[in-house]
Amino acid sequence: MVEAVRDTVAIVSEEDSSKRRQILDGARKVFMDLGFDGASMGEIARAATVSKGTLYVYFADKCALFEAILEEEALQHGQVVFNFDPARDAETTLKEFGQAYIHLLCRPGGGSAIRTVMAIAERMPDVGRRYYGRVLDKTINRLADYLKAHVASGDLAIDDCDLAASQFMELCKASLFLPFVFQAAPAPSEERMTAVVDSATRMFLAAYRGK
Amino acid sequence: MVEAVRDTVAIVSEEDSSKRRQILDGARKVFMDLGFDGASMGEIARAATVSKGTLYVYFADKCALFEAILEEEALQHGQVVFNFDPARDAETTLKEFGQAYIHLLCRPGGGSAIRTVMAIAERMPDVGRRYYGRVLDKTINRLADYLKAHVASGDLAIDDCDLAASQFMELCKASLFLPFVFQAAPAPSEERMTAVVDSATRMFLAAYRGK
Amino acid sequence: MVEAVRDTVAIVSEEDSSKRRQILDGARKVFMDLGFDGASMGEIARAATVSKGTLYVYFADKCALFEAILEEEALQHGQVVFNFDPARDAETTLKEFGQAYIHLLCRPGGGSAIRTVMAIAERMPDVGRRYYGRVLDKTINRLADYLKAHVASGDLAIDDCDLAASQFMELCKASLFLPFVFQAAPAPSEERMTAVVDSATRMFLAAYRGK
Amino acid sequence: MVEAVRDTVAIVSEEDSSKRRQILDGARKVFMDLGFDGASMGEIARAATVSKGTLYVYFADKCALFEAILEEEALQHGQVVFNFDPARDAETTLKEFGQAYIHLLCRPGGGSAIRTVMAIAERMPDVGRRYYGRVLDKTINRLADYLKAHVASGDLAIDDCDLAASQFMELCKASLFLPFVFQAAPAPSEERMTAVVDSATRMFLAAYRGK
DNA sequence: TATGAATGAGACTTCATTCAT
DNA sequence: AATGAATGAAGTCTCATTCAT
Repeated sequence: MVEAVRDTVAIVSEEDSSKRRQILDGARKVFMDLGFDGASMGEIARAATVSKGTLYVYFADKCALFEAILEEEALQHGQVVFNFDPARDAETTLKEFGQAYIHLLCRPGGGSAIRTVMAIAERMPDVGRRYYGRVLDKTINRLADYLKAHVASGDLAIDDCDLAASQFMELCKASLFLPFVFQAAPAPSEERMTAVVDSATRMFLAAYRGK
Repeated sequence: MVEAVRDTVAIVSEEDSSKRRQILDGARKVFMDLGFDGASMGEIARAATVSKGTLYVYFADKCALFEAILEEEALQHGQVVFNFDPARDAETTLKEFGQAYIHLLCRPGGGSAIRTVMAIAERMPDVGRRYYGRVLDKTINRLADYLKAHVASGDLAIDDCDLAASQFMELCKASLFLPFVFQAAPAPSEERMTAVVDSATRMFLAAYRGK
Repeated sequence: MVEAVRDTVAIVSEEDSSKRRQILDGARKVFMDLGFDGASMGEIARAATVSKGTLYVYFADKCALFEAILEEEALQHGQVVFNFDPARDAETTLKEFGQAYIHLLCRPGGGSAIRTVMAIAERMPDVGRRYYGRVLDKTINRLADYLKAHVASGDLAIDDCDLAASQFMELCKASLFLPFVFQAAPAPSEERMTAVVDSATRMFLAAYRGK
Repeated sequence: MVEAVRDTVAIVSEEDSSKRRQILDGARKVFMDLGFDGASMGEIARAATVSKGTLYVYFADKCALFEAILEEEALQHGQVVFNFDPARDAETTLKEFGQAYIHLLCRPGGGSAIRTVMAIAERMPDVGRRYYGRVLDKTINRLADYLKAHVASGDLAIDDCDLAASQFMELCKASLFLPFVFQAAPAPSEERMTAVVDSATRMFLAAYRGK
């Protein structure tokens, strides 16, 4: 799954004029490290080994460059969490999804996109809204669809599958994401992540397992 | 006369020096609306109807002013979520706490503090860490303590009470907090919040109710 | 001679309203340490343990305060280098004067006045001019008068006594003042000062001793 | 092509990048007129007919710009006082050097560098120390070396050649430099400078001429 | 297309000075 | 007389953006 992430990036890289690619790569790093305001176009140019002027050949302004990166992030996200074959059993699917999800969030610099977007959601509501829709909501919907299929088959007994999907995703973050994103703890260990996802799955099924 | 002086000082600090209050109120608004970087000291001065220079009479710099606001936020937080009497039964306590918690997060401008701090946690890790410790972790710990008491009494069967506390809090946010904080939805209705908290409580107890 | 300096200060202190004294003392220290621009009225107020407002009760503005200090400095200077009794023999007189002079310049913080005034002479020519007239030129004239007396008595053979006076004073600074004032060396030792003044005297008399 | 690039760079630095020259020239004027603190970057930008931002393209900060000017000053100084051929006779050499030296110090705006550096030596000791070393001390050493050569040849009888060098230089300033630098007198006339240097030379040789 | 020199608006901060008490 | 809270002008420096090459 982590490989999937890398592949996605690689694929995107191959198409695209190489300068544009360079810029996006440099910019992502700088934006995610420093935040939207903290990142300067100069720093980005340096990270991309491109002149400052070139930045403006490919992107109208700082904001457009930033959104282009979120776009990519959205694609990546979409590709990763995509294993919702209704045929697979719930426990396995949830655990696997949970793992992928929490890995995505807690990978080094992984909270960065969420954090960075959140930071400017107030000043640029469109950016926030779009990111939520394309990334977070989309994932919820996919999981919800999967759950609905299993509700239909009598496998699960869920009233509000959208809520349930969101609940599962929140459960996977328990004790992991917040400390990580607030820099109050280093990235969690594999074992810890597994334990949390297992606990989330157990809890979820305890509540929603159809009889 | 010396006492007079001291009294004056005391009064001034008691009524929070009025000017200081003005500044804090203006600054909170601007910071929460625009984020740390987006807020300018000039804007803050205007919002507080105070001269720019006065800002620096009361606070050493922009960062100190920001932290003073987080401090207040932390106090507020601490006062709200305070009803963990071990004698109360779990369902009631959890529901009540869940309500208070989600109200706090989703009140108009309520995600702002979390969002704003999250945004600068990368560049100012201390601020992030401190906020997490004083606000989020503290709440988790209180809930965890409550849970431990009920585990001891055989009321609940929980292995890792810290994890469980975190899980409950995450569950309460399901489908509510993220859309709200990303500006993808308005503040949720009372009914919706109640429904989500009820669902969270049901799920939690389904998993952890002692037999 | 050094005692004379201290006495002068003490005398000045006794007259003068004590607040004014406090201010002058605090301001002198701050001005001399930090220069005219480097010194802030706030710092001066703190050094004088007086409120900022009080500064303006006694002095119209920063500049007036500064000039008041130079005034004092001028008085002090005048009092110290005052042992030009025409009856004393040249060698002794010159050596004693040279010692006093170089001690004054190289005492800890002693170049400070000259340095500080020099610094603003371009922007505030009056201040520079006045300081030169009251302090430096006055001393030269006194020494010149002394020399003239000895020329009259045939003791010395000097064409231009003003130039000669200036020459002797410059000679006393040789290798001492510049390194000190540029912070390229610590204050010179007593021995070194004595040696330099002796050398200056010898040189001076070699050139100007009447036959 | 790479060579072309390098050539361009070389050319740019050779012609001192014209913009950089503009800045240095404007800055020198402003710094020397107003002192380090009195000079504002805005004023300098105006004097150089350059935008404020451009200043920071070429120099890291105000201090770096100032030091760049001192650097130039040092170079100039070094080039002027350069005729210490040990073969030349002492009287001629000293007179010529004295003339060059006093001209340098008393040229319009010539005391400015010394004055300005002196002014900030207390707050920025490194700047003072470096300037002293590169400009003043260097000159002293060259003169001292010259004197040593003549001591070796029996031409002069000097104990401490470093002191002697310093003494000669101080003598040349007598009655000229201080009034000039304190704005108490206009730049001295040619005749006056010649007279003072002649007197200095006579005095020096009277004291140190070997028998 | 790609550059990088140049800009000017605006950010944070300091400080001399004023004024009500 | 003495205070200290308050001010606003001005200073240093950064940065998104433009433009000639």
